[in-house]
Amino acid sequence: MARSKAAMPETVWASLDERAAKPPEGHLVAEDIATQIQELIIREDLKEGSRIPSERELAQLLKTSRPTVSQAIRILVVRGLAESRRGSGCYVIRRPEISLAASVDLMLNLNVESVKHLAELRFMLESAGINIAIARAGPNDISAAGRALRKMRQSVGNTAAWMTADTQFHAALVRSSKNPYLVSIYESVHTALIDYEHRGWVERGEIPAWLEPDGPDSLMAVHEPILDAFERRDIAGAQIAVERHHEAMTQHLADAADPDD
Amino acid sequence: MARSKAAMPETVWASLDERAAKPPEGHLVAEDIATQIQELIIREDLKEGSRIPSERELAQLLKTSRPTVSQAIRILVVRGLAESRRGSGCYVIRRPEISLAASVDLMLNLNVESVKHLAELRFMLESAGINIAIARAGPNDISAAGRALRKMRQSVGNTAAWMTADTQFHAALVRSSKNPYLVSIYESVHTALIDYEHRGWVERGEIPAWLEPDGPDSLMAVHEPILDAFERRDIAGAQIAVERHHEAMTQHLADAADPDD
DNA sequence: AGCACAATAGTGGCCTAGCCAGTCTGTTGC
DNA sequence: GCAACAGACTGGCTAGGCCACTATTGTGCT
Repeated sequence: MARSKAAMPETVWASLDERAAKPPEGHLVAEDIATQIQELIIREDLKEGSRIPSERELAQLLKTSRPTVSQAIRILVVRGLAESRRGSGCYVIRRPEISLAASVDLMLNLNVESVKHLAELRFMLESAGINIAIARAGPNDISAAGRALRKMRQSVGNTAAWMTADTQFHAALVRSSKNPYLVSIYESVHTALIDYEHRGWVERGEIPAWLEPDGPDSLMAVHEPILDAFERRDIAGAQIAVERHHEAMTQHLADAADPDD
Repeated sequence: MARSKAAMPETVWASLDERAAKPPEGHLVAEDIATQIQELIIREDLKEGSRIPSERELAQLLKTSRPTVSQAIRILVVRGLAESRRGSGCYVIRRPEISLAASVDLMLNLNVESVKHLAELRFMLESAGINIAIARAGPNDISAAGRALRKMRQSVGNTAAWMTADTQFHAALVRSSKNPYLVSIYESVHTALIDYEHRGWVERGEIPAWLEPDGPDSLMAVHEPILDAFERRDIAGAQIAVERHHEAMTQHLADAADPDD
């Protein structure tokens, strides 16, 4: 009992049990509870990292059963608002990006023939993003991008390392825009595309394009101009560089979908 | 029994119970089941609209308990892959956009002070999108946009009608790009913003900006040039028109956040 | 024959009760 | 002082059962 009381200011949770007053007219109780807790998280009555009372306590408090509370928490987990650790408890997090990334990934998998459209969206985001990024980037942003590109060069040949390095480089660029939505969506799109490529390779037992003879050179040749333009704060140059990158990637995707080399 | 058998080709579901072989090392059984069914949906072994076996049947088939299956289905519902109707059954749908829209909305609510960033993203999407839209729009796309704008003009004064008309107009433009990802994300962003504005009005008991004396005129003046440029397939003009629209909207948001008129 | 209508199975939502494998804490024994 | 342990507490899962709702099917009436 001591453990739970320490992390549970009664006042916050007292506001919940009014649910009893609302008969579930169309509402589902579990989802109702989920959105109520979500509201508390949004209002920051529940801060990040704080512990949600145990399922048993909540069930008693809300005058429902434990499975119902359990379902509510599962919903919050899927939405990226909670994280439950067996034996310990359930903790508040604020990572809606998790759900966002999952959605984008799902969309791609549900409609695989539309990879090109997703790549196109990535291009649009990167293209528009680097404009703002150049305008708002501080010294650390630029150095971070440089560091990521160096790491990329080093990890050519190692598929996993390259994937994360590539992601980090592009993420560093987009992050410089200081627009959290752009960053989240861009990263979701990017990793969905990379994962899709990766899955394709392992399924067909092929090797990534950049392990082919001239792979590394051509790949770096597509990325370095972006960093150059970014460092020089050359918007027009960056546009062109990003466009080149997009064309090269589209080519890769086309090759992957229709392998005839 | 007759009802369920009709909609249940045994072969598809037989592949699931291999789950028993995998001990849940870190995996959670409920999520495992969810992703397995998700896989079936992705592969279109389960087509849209088809009925998922009852929770009881699935539980028996997968050698688990009913609440576990229930949680799995709840997860699918949140992800926009299933829809369960009480008394009838659970049916497959393919609407990951639902989850995507929820994510965007959540992000905005978790970080309310960043409305401007979301508006900025909308601008980026619309700006880049209308480029492609002009290139790919067919006659129906253009007439659809025209119809939407007309509806918009008619519904000035009626908040709810205006909101949907506005959404439809912008959606019609973006839809012309034929890029499903752009469409989904744009719509999510747009409705999140509109809903945010709307919530603000009702909370503060204010009236929408377009009900003010010169509201309707100024609003339509911001939208009509977009349609004009779109109809003339004038890319440069569309860019400017979209930019004007964005500036006006940013102004509205600023007024809403800091009401001093 | 055709149609409104009640009986009936089947469904998802929810509840009670309880077991298990984790985890954390406070204490005990060295 | 500290390491090992014991117990309380946690979430994950199971079992079985009730309810409100829905769809079908069979019935009786027109």
